[in-house]
Amino acid sequence: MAEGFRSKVYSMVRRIPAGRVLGYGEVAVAIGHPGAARQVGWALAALKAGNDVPWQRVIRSSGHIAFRGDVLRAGLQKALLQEEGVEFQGDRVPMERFRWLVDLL
DNA sequence: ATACTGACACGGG
DNA sequence: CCCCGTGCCAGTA
Repeated sequence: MAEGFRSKVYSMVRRIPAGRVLGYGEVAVAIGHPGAARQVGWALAALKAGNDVPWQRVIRSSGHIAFRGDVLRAGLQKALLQEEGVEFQGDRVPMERFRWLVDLL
């Protein structure tokens, strides 16, 4: 059977090394679904506790943490990223420095 | 099959 | 900087 959209998202996100981040749209392009940024977010939202997917490494293209209204999860995501060495300038991550350069693989 | 719903992106105002 | 509309498309009801 064909591999589901979610599986592609998960295997791609699992490849993002600690201390690096990627935008939702970038993940979409990487798995061959340009423009499907929202679906990437949807796939990550469907994750359950105990998974091995480093969801915190996927943020907005602007460098801001996702979760428009969920302050708790946003705080958790920021904390997890900082533990991995990702720095913040106020509320956003300087993508120029922490973006995972997929092209160089 | 139609009608929402979204952890988004981007251009305008 | 913020707010808004539009495009996007998998999954769900």
